[in-house]
Amino acid sequence: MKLSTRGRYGLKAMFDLALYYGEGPISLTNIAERQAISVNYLEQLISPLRKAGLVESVRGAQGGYMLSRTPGTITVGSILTTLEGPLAPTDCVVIDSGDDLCDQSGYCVTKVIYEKIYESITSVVNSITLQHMIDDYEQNQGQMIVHTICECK
Amino acid sequence: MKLSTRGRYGLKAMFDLALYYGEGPISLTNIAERQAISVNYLEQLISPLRKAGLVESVRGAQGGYMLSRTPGTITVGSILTTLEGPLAPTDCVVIDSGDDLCDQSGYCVTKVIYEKIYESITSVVNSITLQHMIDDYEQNQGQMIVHTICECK
DNA sequence: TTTAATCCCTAGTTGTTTACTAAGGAATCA
DNA sequence: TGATTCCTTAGTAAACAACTAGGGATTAAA
Repeated sequence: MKLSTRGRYGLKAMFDLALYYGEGPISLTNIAERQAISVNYLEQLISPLRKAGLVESVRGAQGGYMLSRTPGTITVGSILTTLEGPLAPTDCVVIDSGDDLCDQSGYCVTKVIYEKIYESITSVVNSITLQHMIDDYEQNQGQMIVHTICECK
Repeated sequence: MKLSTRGRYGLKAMFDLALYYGEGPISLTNIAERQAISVNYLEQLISPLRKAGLVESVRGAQGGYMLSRTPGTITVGSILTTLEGPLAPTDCVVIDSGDDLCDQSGYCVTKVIYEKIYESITSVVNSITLQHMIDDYEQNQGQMIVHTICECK
């Protein structure tokens, strides 16, 4: 039930971009240095985020990435699901998954539990935006640790 | 963010035991057949559940396993955490984990999010007991699928 | 117009984890 | 005594995670 580095790094990167929102494109090299992530790996994470329409890119020298919308309209849920897939404890609770998972026609005592878990996770991550994180960050900057965000595992 | 077969099979097995609560020891062979799990694998799952005090065993012929308490006092959370470890999206939110995860002394914008996810999952699974599952099962027996529980993936 | 910076894409690699299978010992009932 | 059952450990094949590597496309600046 752990998030992988894809989701964790991706969230860090998106928060980094949110801090520089409105200041033009930010290069991956910059983000990678600040957040202590390999540039090559970060490229693989930003790609789906761009395809999902969460960030926009500017190619060439002095290029980089920027949020495609205001931080207040980008949820943590949209970032995490883009990189991790649905935040569901099982595949069977995900609507658009293939039919070969289990017999979906009947009632299942365990499935209702997994659905409740899924709903509660979704509800939390969809209610938090990058703007919330920025507000949180600015309020607590005094006790902030060294990096922008710690290497949360 | 998926549960592994350990948690899913373990929950199925515990629900099976709950259905036979008060009827003496149930052999793993029985459970394995009903729930379509390999006996050898199931043995590896029941072992930690026994060590956690959730089930009791009777050795020898006509032996088996039974819940150590009433189904109403055994939560889904206790079963899943026994088999999967803490249901946390990251290690850093787990209190008793080693100190080498990240600098725990400072404030972290992402950690607070992971803590909220952790709390919401914990809250759901700790509020559901095996008795709830039995009640649910008996209420919906009409639309029940073939097996006791479907092969939820 | 060249160069450097940057995005963009794909393939390969290494280590870990998952999901088992297999096998044999210990206890107990018939 | 033998069948049945719990109990434990070791091994293994496949999938996955977390990268590394390399090269092509695009563009600003020198």
